This record gives sequence, C-alpha cells and structure tokens, in this order.
Amino acid sequence: MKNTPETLPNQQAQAARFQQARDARSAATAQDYVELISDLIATEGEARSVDVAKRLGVSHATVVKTINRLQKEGLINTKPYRGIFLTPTGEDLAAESRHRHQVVAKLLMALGVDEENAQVDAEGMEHHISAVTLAAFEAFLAREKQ
Amino acid sequence: MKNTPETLPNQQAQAARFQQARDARSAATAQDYVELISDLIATEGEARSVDVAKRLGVSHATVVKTINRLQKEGLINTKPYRGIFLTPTGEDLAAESRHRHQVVAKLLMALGVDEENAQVDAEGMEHHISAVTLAAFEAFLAREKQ
DNA sequence: TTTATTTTACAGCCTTGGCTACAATTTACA
DNA sequence: TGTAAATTGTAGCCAAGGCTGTAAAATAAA
Repeated sequence: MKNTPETLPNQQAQAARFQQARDARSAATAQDYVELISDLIATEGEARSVDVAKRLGVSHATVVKTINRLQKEGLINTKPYRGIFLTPTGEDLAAESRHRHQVVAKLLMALGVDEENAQVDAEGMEHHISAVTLAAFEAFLAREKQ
Repeated sequence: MKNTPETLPNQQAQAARFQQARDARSAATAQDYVELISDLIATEGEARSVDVAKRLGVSHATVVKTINRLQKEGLINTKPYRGIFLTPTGEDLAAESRHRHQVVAKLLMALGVDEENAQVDAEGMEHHISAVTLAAFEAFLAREKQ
C-alpha cells in the first residue's frame, strides 16, 4: 500500500483515536476504584479492601495491589490495617466519574433501556465519554424533561 | 460491614457488572483487529501487519503477537510472510463490530456531537453496548429520521 | 484472656498488550 | 541479477491486572 496524500492523515487520525481508547481503558481502573471507595464511605461509613473486592468481584489480593498503585499515584491514602481513604484528587475524580456514570445510565434509560442493562452498559461506557459527548447527553436529558 | 439480607445481592449484581465490563475490555482488542482488517481488505484489497500497526498506532511487533493469538482463537488466518485474512467467525465478528460502531457514532452525531468526537468516543464505547442498548439506539435513530 | 475468625499484607505466578532490537524473508529497482 | 528497502517474524523486556497460597495483624467470641 502506498501512502497517497489522503491516506496518511486518515491513518494518523485513526491511530490517535485508538490511542485515546487505550488510554481510557487504562484510566478505567482508577476511576472504578475511587468511585467505589467513595460510595462505600458514603453508604457504609468506611471502605475496606475486602468490601472493594466483593463489589468488584475480584480477589482481595488484586485489590491490595491496585490500592498500592493508586496510592503511589496520589489518589488514595491508606494506613496499614486501617481503612482506605481518598485524597482530594481522588475525591474529585470520584465525583466526576460518578456524575458521568449517572448521566450515561439516565440517557440509556431515557432511550428505553431497562435499569439493569443500563447499569451494566454504563459501567463500561462511562470511561469513554468525552466532555463534548457528556454535554450532549445532558442537553438531551434536559430537553426530554420538559 | 455485615452482610445484611439486602447488601449481598447488590454486591453480587455490582460484581457481575464489573465482570462484564472487564470481559468487554478484553474482547475489545479482538474486535478492533477484525474490524480493522476487514476494512483494510475492503478498501485496500489486502491487510498487512504493517498497515494494521499504522492504523492502530502500535508497533508491528505488537501486531504480529496479537495476530498470532487471534489466529489461535480462530478469528484470523495467516501464512508466513503473506497477508492477513479473516475466518468466517472473524468476518461475522467484524460485521457485528462495524455495525455497532456505526450505530454508536450515528447516535452521538444525532445528539449533536461533532464527527471527530463522535468517532473517538464510538471507538471506546462500541465494546460496551449490549444488544438491548443497541436496539434502543437504532429505534431512536429510526424515530429521528422521520 | 485465650482462641478463632476476619481482614490485611505479601510472594510468586500467569496473560495481555505494550515496547526495542535483531533476524529473516520478500519485494522493488538499478 | 543483485542489492537495497520494506515487510514480517522472533526474542526478550516491562507494567497492569488477574490469580492462589501463606503470613501477620486486628477483631470477635468463648
């Protein structure tokens, strides 16, 4: 295949889109954790790694390892054998993630998707919603409400 | 935290949702590859690993490794130093993926998202769209067209 | 206050999906 | 035809995110 003048920019644009999707995938873990930890603190008063493991459906060892990484990244604070807490940065990310999650789930339901399917799909989709798309979703929901 | 009668099912439901999201993430690679290979064959007459690498924005070595895995999984056929082909299973998956991708992109644009952002977000979102949600998207688009 | 249970931590392993560097093969062209 | 360029393949490395198994600490119960 030769690189005609048009194919090259298309290639690069497509590569950039795939790159963004990969970035979103790797950011998804951090978002899931902080969102869940924030929820647990709000509803249960504390977040323990055993609860995080149960909610995520993974082993507690996986949780501990990930928590350690997120702590290095400045999203989480822990003390040995004590609960898990969010840093201000982690709180911000959690709030943003929860908001995106809720908007996506509401949009799906507004389009006629049942609650359970909306929750499942929102869990995966929320990490791939750009600011532009989020705004479009919110605008649609605002229109529908009238 | 004690497991009150209500928290347990909730926990399990949430764990199942996260599990589905993880499954979708790992299936995403296969879908991206077959969709892209199918596109390349359609537009260029053949799919070569160097082209796949350029379009995905990864190294050719990564492509070769993944192609080998997908071949073992029965989605792709290759002969040493020859092009990449899809098995019937791979063709089916590619068609399905392309369709989902297009529906998602169209929906985003119907909601006012610009083409480029729609393409980026669709690339990530398409792997997390259940059959129910896909049908809802299509129904919405059909309604809009009138 | 011991003892048992729960929770947390750590060690080591696997797979996926990235990478670079180098080797082999095919294709293009001088 | 023979050599250079392009393409494909291989080897070996890394990080993330899974896992099991075992040890340590904290909590609950006898």
